[in-house]
Amino acid sequence: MVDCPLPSAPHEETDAMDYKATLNLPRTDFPMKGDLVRREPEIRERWRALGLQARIRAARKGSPMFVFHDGPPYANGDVHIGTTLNKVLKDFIVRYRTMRGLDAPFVPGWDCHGLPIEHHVMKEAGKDLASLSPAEIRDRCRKLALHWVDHQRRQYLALGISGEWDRPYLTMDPGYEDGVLSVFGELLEKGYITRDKRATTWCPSCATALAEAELEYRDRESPSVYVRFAGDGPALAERFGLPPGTDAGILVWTTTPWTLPANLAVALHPDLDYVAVAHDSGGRQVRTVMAARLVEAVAKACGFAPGPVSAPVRGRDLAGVRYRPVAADLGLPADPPSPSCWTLVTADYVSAEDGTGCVHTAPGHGADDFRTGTANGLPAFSPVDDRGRYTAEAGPALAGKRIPKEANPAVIDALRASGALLAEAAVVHSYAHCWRCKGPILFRATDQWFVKVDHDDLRARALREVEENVRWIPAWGSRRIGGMLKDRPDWCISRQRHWGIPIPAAACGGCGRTWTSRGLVARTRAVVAREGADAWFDGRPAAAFVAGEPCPHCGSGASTLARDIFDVWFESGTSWRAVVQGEPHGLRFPSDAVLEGTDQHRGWFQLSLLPSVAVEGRAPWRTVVTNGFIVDEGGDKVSKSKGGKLNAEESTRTFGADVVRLWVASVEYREDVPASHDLLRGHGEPYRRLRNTLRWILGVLDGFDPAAHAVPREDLLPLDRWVLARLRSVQAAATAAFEEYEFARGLRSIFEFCDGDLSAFYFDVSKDRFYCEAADGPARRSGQTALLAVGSALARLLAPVLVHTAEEAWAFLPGAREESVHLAAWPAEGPEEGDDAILARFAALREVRAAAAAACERLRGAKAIGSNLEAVVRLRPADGEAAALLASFGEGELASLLMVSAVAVDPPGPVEGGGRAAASAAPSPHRKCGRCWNLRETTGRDPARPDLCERCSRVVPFHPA
RNA sequence: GGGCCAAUAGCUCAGGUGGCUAGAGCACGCGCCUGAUAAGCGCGAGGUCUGUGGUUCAAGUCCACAUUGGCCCA
Repeated sequence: MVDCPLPSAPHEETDAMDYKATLNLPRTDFPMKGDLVRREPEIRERWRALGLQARIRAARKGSPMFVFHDGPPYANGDVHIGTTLNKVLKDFIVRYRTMRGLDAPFVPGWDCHGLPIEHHVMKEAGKDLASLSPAEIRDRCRKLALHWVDHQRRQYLALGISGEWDRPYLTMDPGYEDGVLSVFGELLEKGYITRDKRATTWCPSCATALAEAELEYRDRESPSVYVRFAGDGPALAERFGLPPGTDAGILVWTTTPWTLPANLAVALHPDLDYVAVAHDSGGRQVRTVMAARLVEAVAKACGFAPGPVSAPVRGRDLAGVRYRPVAADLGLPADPPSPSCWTLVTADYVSAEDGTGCVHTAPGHGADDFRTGTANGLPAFSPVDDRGRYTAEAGPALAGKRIPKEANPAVIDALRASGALLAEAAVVHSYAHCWRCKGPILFRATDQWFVKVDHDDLRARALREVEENVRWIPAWGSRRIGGMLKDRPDWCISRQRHWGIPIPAAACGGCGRTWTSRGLVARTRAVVAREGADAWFDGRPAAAFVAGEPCPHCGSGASTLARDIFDVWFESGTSWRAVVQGEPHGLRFPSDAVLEGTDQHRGWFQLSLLPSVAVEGRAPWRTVVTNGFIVDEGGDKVSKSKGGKLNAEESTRTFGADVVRLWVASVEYREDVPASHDLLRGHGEPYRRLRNTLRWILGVLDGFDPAAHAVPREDLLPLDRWVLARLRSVQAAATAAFEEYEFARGLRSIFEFCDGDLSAFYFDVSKDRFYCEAADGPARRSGQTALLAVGSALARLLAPVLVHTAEEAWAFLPGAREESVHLAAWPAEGPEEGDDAILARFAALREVRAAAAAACERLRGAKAIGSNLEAVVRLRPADGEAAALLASFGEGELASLLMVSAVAVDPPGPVEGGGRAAASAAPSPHRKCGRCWNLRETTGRDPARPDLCERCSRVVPFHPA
């Protein structure tokens, strides 16, 4: 390739700089660069100074309410990306409804009680723990909770979340605590509350019962054992048609050998076939019962050669047969815990998938076992103490041994010695662990307080609410929570900790039983409402609460305060009472909407629903929206070590809150949401896009005073009428989407309007008149009138998402308006009559424009032109309709709309490849106007201004340059 | 193992009730403009719509199964 000298420019531009001063170029102080990290705090400071939140509420006073109720996050740690997602989505809802004219208060809350904080305090106390009174522990917990509340509040504010941040609700506030107690009292009166000994999940390390929501399932290695129980008497052998003297036994398999001392039954499936297999055991020929289809697998696992196999017998036909427990082998007392124990029973959950088909059953150590025990009149025998050690009930050989570390080997060794152990092997299986200390939990029968889920048909009524009276978004939430409700057990609401709300109950000094009563609840409420729940723990005489009320069981007047506190789920599950119905916040029950992660179908949603239906007879909310979980870019679960880095503070400080919020608004939050540093950063680009769109509008509106310059609607140019019609359709789409909580859809229509309609078309085409026409000319004023409407609407449409940027732009719009965009009304105006025709006309035009641009592109590829302005375009409409369309604009207007030098329209003819019109382009023969840079036929027509086109020579003399 | 859900370009998302060569934005490549300029405009490349069956004249769209992933539970 040879360098050749460029031909001299065909059109002189020596005066170009002179003319630039005669143009009306965009001018604004709205900066191109967001500089969000610096500017956002300034904007929020302005809101604070303005008292914006109070102003908004005042402006909506008396309007219909929209009650969005915040589910309380735990007051611990940083605000993570998942919490960010959730809280920003809530803010979209609140801000949108507010702009729609509703009074939509947002009272943020925090879950302050509970194990994580108490755990932290106790760990920090270390050696001093023993010397701390409950009151002192609680005091430290309260301070820690407040610390986190402040910490998180700062982070939420930095995200631009609006709300009553000066008066949030804390579950440790006396008023809230009283609300919780009031629900308990009503449940008690209606008969839902019971105290019972049941198998509950228990953390031996934390020494407390755990809610199901407090369990985590992880893989764990356990010793699995095959244990043979000998038949008690000849009954077992007889059922299988074996001689009475036969040594017949039954084989179980378990991964929790430590529960064997508490064995009270062996469960069989009623419809499964069982056989007695002959085999050698320690040199003796014995018969052992197991599921027929598992014989081979069991024989292999236990290492015996199966001999003759008996005829099969149904599980149901074996029920009632007695066996000898391994209790004696383990040194347990000889007295059975119950006369009916140690028999074969049936249960539906027994499977023949693994094990032996015969299930070791310890009602004190398992949920299924407990149910089976109840059905067969067996007690919840559980010789294990709070700390996970065998009690004396487990016999002298085992008493004091720790579960499972010491207990399993001790049990296994004893069974091996007695010959009952047929095999042992380590297995890895999923097992429940404590969410807090991460240690394995155990099932243990303890006395606990329960909410009876089937009392007064509560379960069915709750299900009916779920299905009929609550809207679920997404809709499958109804199925999900319904399925969970159908088979949930009674709700254990008591915990053996310090940091929480006391269950108003007393321990009788006479009979030792724990009791409660209406009076006790009422007196407790009176004290707690005034002084807070600390009063229960500050060592004052029990009489302050019990007031001498006699024990309902034995009549003793000497009761002390019981020490159980409420499950934290019971606290947060009654927020509809403490907050929504509570006086100080002025809300309205039921709330209109809540929005939490999908895990709350089991958590907060379910545990709010149950007490609400029980006490109020209805669900506590009308609409439940759920967001999915944060996953990484590959769609995998975010590991705590990696994803933990992405927190609210860092992302707002790195990208700015509005970019983070834009990310939230663009994801499909109902499914799992991929998040990463790169994904957040990627939203900086569309942010700048929106920002520049606003900036150009503001720049072009420079000097525009709507009161003096606005053009009446009927005088607007067609293009300006089009952009307003488009705006109305975007408003309708965005409104419909926000109404349905589909923020991504709404934002997309707004974005595509800015990008595809404004920036790529309307702005581009309009530049000529905005820059070059007379400043006060009708074409420019028409456009400015339209642009002010567009800019004002855009700022408001973006306000729920880009809370800072919309505010910034709002301040630069000319004319009088509300002091803050957040005080303004949402632009909900939809299409008007005639809009369809206008939109269709311009849609057709833009098809022609695309064809013309493509023709120019070919010309540019051949280096014949640079800008499209240097081309003349020849159009051939495909048919009469297209010809009429083009004629309706006229060739001059078409040149402007297609942004080319000139347009010539041929008679209709065939168009290759379809389309409305065929386009061909050629270099323009016209001279370039030194001012507007168009290549027009009229350039130089005015002898006084030989370098200008006709329009510019007309405009310049009058321009105040 | 059970319940609920999801899967469309490298990434984020569109594709009401099945119907023309599956669309945007970002990122990427090329070009234009230099009067939105750490901007703007145009063009292009990129997808076996997770897979396998099935229903249908027609399936990204409906059904079944599988795979992968998520939440919840055992």
